[in-house]
Amino acid sequence: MIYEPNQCPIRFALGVFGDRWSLLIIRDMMFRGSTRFQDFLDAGEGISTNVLSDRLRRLEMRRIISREKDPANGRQVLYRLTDKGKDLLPVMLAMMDWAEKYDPETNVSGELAERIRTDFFALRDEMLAAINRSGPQA
Amino acid sequence: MIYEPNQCPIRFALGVFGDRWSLLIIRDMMFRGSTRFQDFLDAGEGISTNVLSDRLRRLEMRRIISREKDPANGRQVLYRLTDKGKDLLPVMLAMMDWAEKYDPETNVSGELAERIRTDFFALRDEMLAAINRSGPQA
DNA sequence: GAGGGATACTTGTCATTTGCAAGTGATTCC
DNA sequence: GGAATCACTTGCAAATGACAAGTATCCCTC
Repeated sequence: MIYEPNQCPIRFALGVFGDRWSLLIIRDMMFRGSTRFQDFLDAGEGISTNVLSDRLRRLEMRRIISREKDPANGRQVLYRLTDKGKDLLPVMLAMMDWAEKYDPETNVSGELAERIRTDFFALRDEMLAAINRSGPQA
Repeated sequence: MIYEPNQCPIRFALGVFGDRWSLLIIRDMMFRGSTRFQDFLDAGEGISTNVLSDRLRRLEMRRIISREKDPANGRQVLYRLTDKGKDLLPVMLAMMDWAEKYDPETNVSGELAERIRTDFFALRDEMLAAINRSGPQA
């Protein structure tokens, strides 16, 4: 069981996403536009289906993501970030900044980081649309 | 085992502190001035000694904290944030901002948050010194 | 409208990790 | 010299996670 929050804001935050997988799921939704169960499995992190199912349920309960059936295809379920989930962007950016400074493998260009910072979600949707126009994703 | 990082900055960051306890330890060092093994046990989170020992070792290996024997008391070990650890402050602040917005229990005053943001570590040391002058901590 | 495939799960089993309690070794205090 | 303090380690039971397989629902083709 992931522990419950209380008084401390850090503990509250960790109660929502302080485990191995939740932030990776949020990252996939935020930066890759993932919306489907299979998208998260394909992200290459090696999450197992039972844990993914549990984390999606938990994140939905905490109102970080929403869950709805795809009206265009009843087999598929669409997971999306709520505003509460999108508001985790500054946390992500702070982590990215930190990793950029200390991880030799990480290299987020300053220009990209700046563009992300200024108008991220519009930019992401624009990028995804461009990718989708030029062919299906890997 | 906490998984190893690679290309993605978020995964790198989670490889360092993406578990239930590490950020709480860092919080204690950052905001409460905790330096000793016993301080972390007394923080009231319920971490067990074997896990605390493991996390301190891991954080030291990742250069988030330093470990040294207290020259004034050979029984005690002093854990301190390195610069790499102190640089996690923006991540903490982002999490606190988010919790302040969404956790009904959390209430970080805007003024305090502002002061934290402007010159946090000097302020913290000043506060701790004042507390220590007026008597031992709880 | 039956059959097959896709998608999102659930279930079962076993390995790993954590929680709890007790114990150990070094150091200091009296 | 003996007791207390501190930072751990060890052993065992319980919870959690990984892996593989199975199921339910929906769509699509024939």
